[in-house]
Amino acid sequence: MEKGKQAVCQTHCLHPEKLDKAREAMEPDERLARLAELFKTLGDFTRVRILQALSIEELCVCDIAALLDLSQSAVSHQLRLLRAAQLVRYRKEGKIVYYALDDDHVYTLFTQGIEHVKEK
Amino acid sequence: MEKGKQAVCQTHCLHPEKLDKAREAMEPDERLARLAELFKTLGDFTRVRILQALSIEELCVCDIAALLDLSQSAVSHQLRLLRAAQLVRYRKEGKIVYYALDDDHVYTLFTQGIEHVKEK
DNA sequence: CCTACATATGAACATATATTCATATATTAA
DNA sequence: TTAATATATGAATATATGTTCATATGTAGG
Repeated sequence: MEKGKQAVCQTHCLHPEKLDKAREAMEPDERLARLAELFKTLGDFTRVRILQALSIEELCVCDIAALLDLSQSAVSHQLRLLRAAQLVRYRKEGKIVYYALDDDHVYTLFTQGIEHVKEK
Repeated sequence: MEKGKQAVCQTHCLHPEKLDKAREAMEPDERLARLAELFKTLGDFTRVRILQALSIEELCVCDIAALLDLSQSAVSHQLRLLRAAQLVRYRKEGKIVYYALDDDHVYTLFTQGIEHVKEK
């Protein structure tokens, strides 16, 4: 994505002052990259349903699979991604593993999204 | 994803009361699907950068391409997705098209995400 | 030890998606 | 009209990603 990029507009439409201002105020790329990763993790139907379920109640892997009609494997794989994104935490009780939302911040972000969707 | 799904756990680990409670409180699938789409649209580095830029200032397509060092085509394609998700709006002034965040709700969702990322 | 069971994970496959390239559309000016 | 320019878009390609299948890991009980 760094080479083929042809000549963008001539000059007429460019607004140097705006660009300067924007350049200054931009968040660092590294932070934006992590933000994109966070949203990407949230951006899947299966994962959204899992998070919704966990926002109601702590559940074990089997509960989630049964509730959402998914295979145990599929759920496990998705939980791994959610764990990596620090969106869920877990505790083990014998062979059973219970998952829950990691913190209220996740809940807030999630419900904020719900509100947005409801309004459209 | 509806057939191979093997036998989930036997019964020992299932929590019927929890499942009932969760089933009742779950948002409708259609809403969760739209939420996933929303997050998916937000979940891309290029689009996140575009939104960040627009959260600072209204910009034309050329401005965005120059600011983020992207081809005009790539920017246009992404703006199409952002438009479809109602995350940005635009106004035309001659041949120049200016884009801006669609509303404060988007801004809130976006900054909320930034906060989350900053804290980790 | 061995068996059963809950969960995790690697590989393969099928699908989705982001960018590039080429080209189309729309607007202004001559 | 024709030329120039800003933006949009279709097709192709390369990469990413979600699910399945098979299997591994970890834990409890006999």
